[in-house]
Amino acid sequence: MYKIIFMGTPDFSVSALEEMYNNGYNVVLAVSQPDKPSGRDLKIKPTPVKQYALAHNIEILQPEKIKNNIEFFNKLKELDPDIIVTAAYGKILPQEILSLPKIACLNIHASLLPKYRGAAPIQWSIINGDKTTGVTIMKMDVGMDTGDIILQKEVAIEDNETYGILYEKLKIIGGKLLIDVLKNIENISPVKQGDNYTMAPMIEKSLGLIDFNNPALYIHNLVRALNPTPGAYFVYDNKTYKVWETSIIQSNSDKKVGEFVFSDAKNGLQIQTSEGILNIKVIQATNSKRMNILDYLRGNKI
RNA sequence: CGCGGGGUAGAGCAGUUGGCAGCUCGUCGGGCUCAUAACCCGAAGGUCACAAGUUCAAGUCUUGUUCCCGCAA
Repeated sequence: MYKIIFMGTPDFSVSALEEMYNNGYNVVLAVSQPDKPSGRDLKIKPTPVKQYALAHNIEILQPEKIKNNIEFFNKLKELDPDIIVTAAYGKILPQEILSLPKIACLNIHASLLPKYRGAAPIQWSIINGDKTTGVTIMKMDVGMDTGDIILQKEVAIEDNETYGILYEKLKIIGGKLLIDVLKNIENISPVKQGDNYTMAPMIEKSLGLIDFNNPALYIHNLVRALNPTPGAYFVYDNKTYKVWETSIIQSNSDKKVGEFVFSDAKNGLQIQTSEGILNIKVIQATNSKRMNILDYLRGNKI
């Protein structure tokens, strides 16, 4: 039975850990990011991986840094792992750790590598309007998602699918794919990635600022890529409005770009873009909850 | 104790200096119409988040509790 060390942080990672646990793999240690204050009262909350580990009696470590951390390294070495599995851990592993396991160091990545290397592959695939994406299990190396590919699975992106929905789908597929790989780990020969790579850098909050000089389709994709977090938004009359759901009207109006075609409780809120009209379906004003645009306009004006 | 906004009819909101609980939409009944999501008439629907306090009088002022939300991280 392999001795496996798992590294991950959000609930995307938990899915992989859970699959291994449920399939009887011997996870000897889980590693997660340190708990940080978060939420409204800046309370310290354990990471999802930590919560799962605690609930299933898996030892958990949360080193602040892992590079040049002798104590941490010795601990890993002492466990003498056969395999290290990482999934959305949030830290880059140094070579000394990568070369520690006897069999391999695996990573689950939510794209069809070499497309979308980096932190936010799911969001970028939606922003770019891709029809498909997928999950890759790769053998890690020191680069950012540059390791050799072991197994991939393609997944369709539905027209109005949000980041949140797609994330849940890929999370489950990632866990199952990992098990497929582990079953045959010693007979698999990884394949080098092609040169034709693209990057998926971290999503900055400011990326969500909607520019109506873009086509309605682009804005629609941006909105669903940033739903449920961090959200796309526009500023009107010095007030910020988050936009959670939109649709596209192919025709154009006689309004200028960025002007409202409609803003009333009968027609909703429609805004002229450089190409087509953007129909806002679900909106959220500051300090308000998210609501259907017709409901919102019944008691508020934009 | 990181900063801030909020809870009033099914939904969204207004409510002034403390003085009869309101608006738009929806719902129900009736009318008009070839017809309608349109228009006209009418009706139902409230523990004003919860608790205590101040007051002749609290949706409104004070304190506590609770739930929701924005920012920040």
